[in-house]
Amino acid sequence: MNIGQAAKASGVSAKMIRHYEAIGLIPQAGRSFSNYRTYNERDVHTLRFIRQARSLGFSIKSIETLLDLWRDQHRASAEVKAIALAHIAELETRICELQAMRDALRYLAEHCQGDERPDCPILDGLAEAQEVDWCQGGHDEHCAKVSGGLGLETATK
Amino acid sequence: MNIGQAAKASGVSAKMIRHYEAIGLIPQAGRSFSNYRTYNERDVHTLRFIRQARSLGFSIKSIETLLDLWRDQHRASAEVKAIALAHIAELETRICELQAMRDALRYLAEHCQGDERPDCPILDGLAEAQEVDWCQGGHDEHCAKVSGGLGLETATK
DNA sequence: GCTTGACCTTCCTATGATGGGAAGCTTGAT
DNA sequence: ATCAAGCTTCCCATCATAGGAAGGTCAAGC
Repeated sequence: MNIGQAAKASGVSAKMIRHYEAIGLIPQAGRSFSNYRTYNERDVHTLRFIRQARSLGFSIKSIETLLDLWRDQHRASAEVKAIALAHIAELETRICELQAMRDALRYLAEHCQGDERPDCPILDGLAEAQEVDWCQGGHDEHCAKVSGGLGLETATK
Repeated sequence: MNIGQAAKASGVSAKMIRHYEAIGLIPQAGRSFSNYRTYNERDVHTLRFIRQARSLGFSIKSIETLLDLWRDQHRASAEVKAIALAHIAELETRICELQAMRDALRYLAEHCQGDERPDCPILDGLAEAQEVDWCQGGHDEHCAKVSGGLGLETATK
């Protein structure tokens, strides 16, 4: 199987397959006598694994570890679970950060008329953030600590 | 005021101030006779505006526009609001993507014993995604369409 | 005056994952 | 033989940020 077929079969672009090989995430592919990379079903299986992990937001670094564990018949599932839980925690953090941004911005937008006049609480908010009291508190269990670290000096009065 | 003081006063690193100047986001700073960049309170104000906007996740491109509007006494607030609303929508999209990842991963992790044995639904899920039925439906108003595009062929049976 | 340390300058490099494209070789079909 | 599609390598771009090297400048203390 050539790289194009492997790409189609795995859902990973040929470009990325070469890249994963270059950075050592996957072993160097075999070569045909005309120097084309060759792949088999196992390789495609690995590539699908990588694609799935990427689609769940795992970094290449984490995927390297997951691949090792995947190939190790004697791994402890606890190791895998720990990686997964750590990644879930990271996702939570990023979600909360984005939610805090969204909420702060929504708060500003709600107070903006959005007409032809120049008065604009959004611009004022960006300019004078220190004196505005944004989002009146976290909206989610996980997010309390995150929203404070936004660079918005929340004067939660 | 030198760049270091401007950095401290604005919360934008000296490195980034130079960068913003290089890409034309802010005008070229004046220079002292010894070729040091000099800043005044207005410049610091602008830098704070930029920092605030970045902390809300606006791209440099958007901030360029926002800065122009900020400086334009005759802008229509509708223009600003449109940019803000578009950005809120982007944030929503990214939030939903991350939530979909988290939920799929949480689903896998819940079924993993996490002990010393090698059986691992997480690895199995990554390897055999096509045949697993992940997260049994969206959990949020906005997210219905997003979770499908995750690369997880959800067999919502 | 001279040294020292903190600050400034420019220029180069890296990050992480991905895509675009050029120049040239191979393959397979007409 | 020719042509298109596919492969090869190599270089560059993204986006916002940070690190570092090599060298100039400034202020304080001796």
